[in-house]
Amino acid sequence: MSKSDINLPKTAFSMKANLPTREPEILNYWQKINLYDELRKSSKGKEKFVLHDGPPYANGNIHMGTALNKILKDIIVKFHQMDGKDSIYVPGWDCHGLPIEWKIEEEYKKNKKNKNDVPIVEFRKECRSFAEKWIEIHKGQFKRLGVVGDWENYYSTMSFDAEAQIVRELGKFLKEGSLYRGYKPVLWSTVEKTALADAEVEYQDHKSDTIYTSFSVRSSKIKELEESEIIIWTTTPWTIPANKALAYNEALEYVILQVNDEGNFQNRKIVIAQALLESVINECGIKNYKEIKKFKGKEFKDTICNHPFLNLGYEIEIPMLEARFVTTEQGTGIVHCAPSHGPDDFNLCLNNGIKAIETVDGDGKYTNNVKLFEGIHIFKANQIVIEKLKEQKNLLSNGELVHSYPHSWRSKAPLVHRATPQWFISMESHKLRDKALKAIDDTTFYPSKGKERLKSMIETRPDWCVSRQRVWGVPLPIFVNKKTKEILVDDEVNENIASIYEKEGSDCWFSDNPQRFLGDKYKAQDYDKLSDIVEVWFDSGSTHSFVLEKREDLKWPASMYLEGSDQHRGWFHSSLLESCGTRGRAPFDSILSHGFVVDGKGLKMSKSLGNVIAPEDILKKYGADILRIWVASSNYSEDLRIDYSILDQHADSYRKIRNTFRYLLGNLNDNFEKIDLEKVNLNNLPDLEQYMLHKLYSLNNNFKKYFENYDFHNLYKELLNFCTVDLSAFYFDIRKDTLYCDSFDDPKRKSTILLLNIILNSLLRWFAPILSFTTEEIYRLLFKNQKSIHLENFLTFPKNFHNEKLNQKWIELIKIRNLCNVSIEEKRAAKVIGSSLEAEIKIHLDQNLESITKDIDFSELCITSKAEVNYENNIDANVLTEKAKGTKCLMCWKINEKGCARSNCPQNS
RNA sequence: GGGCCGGUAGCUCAGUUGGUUAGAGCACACCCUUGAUAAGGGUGGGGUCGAAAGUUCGAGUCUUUCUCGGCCCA
Repeated sequence: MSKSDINLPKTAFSMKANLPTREPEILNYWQKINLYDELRKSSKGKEKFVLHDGPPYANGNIHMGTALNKILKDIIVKFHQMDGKDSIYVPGWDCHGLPIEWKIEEEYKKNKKNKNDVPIVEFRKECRSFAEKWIEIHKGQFKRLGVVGDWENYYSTMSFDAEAQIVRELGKFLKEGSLYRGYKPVLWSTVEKTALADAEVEYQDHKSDTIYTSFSVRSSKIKELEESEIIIWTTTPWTIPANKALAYNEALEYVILQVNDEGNFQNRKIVIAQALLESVINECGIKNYKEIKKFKGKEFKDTICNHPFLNLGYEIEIPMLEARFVTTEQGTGIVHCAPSHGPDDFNLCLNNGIKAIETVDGDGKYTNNVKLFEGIHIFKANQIVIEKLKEQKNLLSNGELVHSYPHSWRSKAPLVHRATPQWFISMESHKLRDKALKAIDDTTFYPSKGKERLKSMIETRPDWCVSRQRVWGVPLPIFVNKKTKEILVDDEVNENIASIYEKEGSDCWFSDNPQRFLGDKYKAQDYDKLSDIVEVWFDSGSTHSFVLEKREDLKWPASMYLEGSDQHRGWFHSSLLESCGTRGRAPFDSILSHGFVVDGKGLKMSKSLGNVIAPEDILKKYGADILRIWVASSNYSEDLRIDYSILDQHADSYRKIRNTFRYLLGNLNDNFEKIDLEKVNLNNLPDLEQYMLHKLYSLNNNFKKYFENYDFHNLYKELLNFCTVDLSAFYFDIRKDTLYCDSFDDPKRKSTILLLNIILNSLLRWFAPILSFTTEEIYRLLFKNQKSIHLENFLTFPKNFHNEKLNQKWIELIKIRNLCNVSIEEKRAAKVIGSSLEAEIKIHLDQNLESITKDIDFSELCITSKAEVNYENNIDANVLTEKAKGTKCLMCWKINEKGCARSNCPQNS
């Protein structure tokens, strides 16, 4: 009797996965067989599922967030493909914009080159090749994750056809009239000399000069006010020269105080909000004062003040205006307004007929609209303003304050609000807001909370500023009549520009004669050609038009957009607006948003915390399939935690799954037989096999349910539990005896082999979208003549596999089995037995369990040498374990007094 | 500073409309096995459900406050 006499598992599938080296080989294989093309061929004509890729910015190595995003996309695309659809994924890149410009400028600085000496077209070429370089790098990194897509024919926002289509899209807004020129304060960087998008702004602590300054009252309905001075507090003294109004809140209480302290303000009367009295007298060091009068804010109406620089030529009237934004959180309860330097100021003044003018130029220097300060840089003006206020005896107090303040994300320089001519798409003029809100209602969100999030943003957002004063982007295709200042709106011109771009890209806008774009209809000398470019969110918001609509293989709208939850304000948002404005509906049927990758403690990853994990490190240490398990097993609707201990745990799960496959392959000796599930004759199968088929059927139902809701972490958990609980610790363990010891033609063994084939085939497909590499490794081992697991579809299980009555029966049997295990364990702990085969069990059951247990061999179920069942009335089930009597069969290791009961046992022959 | 979302065993996650003693897998401990062996089986310990207060006969679940974290906005 030797090991060769029994059928031990044998397979070429090693437990040593070696994913970091094996996966690249599989990638080469996919390349060799042209997997993407094969997928398209195999699913030609089927219903399409199009997950439209949100383009990452072509700059810098990918991080965990990007890896998560791409893997999640790939998992979903693969699920739909195996679900019988033509599931197409075309990756894309966002290429224009400031970060790349900045990189090129940095290189210039390094090489002591002046950007202004370089022609725009040449500069843009460098930007383009920079983006191209990163696209190639990204491509390799994304492929390595196992992401299957049309990598050869990716899209980019800088391709000529994209640039042309962006012009056409803008043309639609221009024609409609919702694209207009406005004059608004925007957040402006004097360093980069550009307006910044919301996404480009960072809030950081900043030390500001603060002043309390006085505006003497020129005229008022309140007599006492006429002899008083309004006190305001500001953290931007440099905006005082641009001040045009004061704002108060009509609901607040105000007081007039007479200051008695010695100094500039002795015997002067000042006005502040009652609620801020204490903080103002503290901060301004006022010791002796007298309250003259209290009054409601609404009595300020029609009060006119003087500018603190009245005697320096600032003779303008400063009206007091009512504004709700005035609060008693800080300051004096009266706010100074410079319409060119704050959105609130701008709106309040606009509503009261005070226009913003250009007070500061792009470099941050005062223009000639500002007396005394022309040519001075605003960041150097605070001290001058303070000096002048002191000189005019209008400075009550000054100091410094550290507070959260907007900065450029790139240069880290503080930003200012500056009124500039900008181009906007109106949210109201053509009901864009209403259309977008309707479109949100028509969209399915995963998770559902995304709907409210996007909705509340659309409800409150201001008009969309689409212009930028930079060079690396699509030029705004706009001509303005020099005389009438009217915008040229002509489809022919727009299409002319677009078709030129289609052939040669948009660089020519900056170099060619404008007449080329205008055609014969208009004279170039009559028009100003804009030099602004389109903000990049409009680029990426238009991808649906130049990718989904233009490509034959895709469809519009997309089945799904899938991005991080920050994109509610980013790409989801801009795509929605662009599409609603031009096509009246969203470019997607559904949106899936995922949370952010955080460290094991839930903290965000940052260099300073030292908790950053790069995808590259994970691939080197574990392999992509482990990372893919991490994605599948995490709940993406919240933040996703990752650290090495979490990955270790998933690596353990992977080994469990891998071992499950290894056991299946081993017992099948790597010979897979495809089973026609419809033809399985259940009546010929033992009870246990029928039960396992039921388990497969119901698992598949859950699988479909989870997949429909993109609930992958529950789906994965269920698959993993199936491997550990139902297979390894149950079915496989029980059937070892048959597999190892029975002859090949034994019906029970044949039934087991049938099941192993079915289980293997099922697991392979269920896991394929997640474990893309490992399932392919197995597939290639089994099917030398077939190409890829990813070309397969999920199995359909016949309804007759479902057997709820049998299921209930086995739930009871497993309960009894658990009781037996506890009893066996007692004897093991007492050192009476070791292996369960050394035991014989006596099971006492209630009479009413007889019907379901009478045909069950509990020695087989509990892997003991002998089992006896007795029935009594009204008893709790209990089990007695004893050491089995007899001799151990050398083949099956069962202990029996009368020798082995197995007919094929060599001891019986 | 404001809005939104979240906090259940060491980890990943379940936990229906409030209703027995809060579950699973992994990890851990101990034992068995050495014929799944860079494996396998069994048993077991482990939770003030972020904190406090409230509503209720009863709260992981509802309310409020606080706290920690994340995203967005200022």
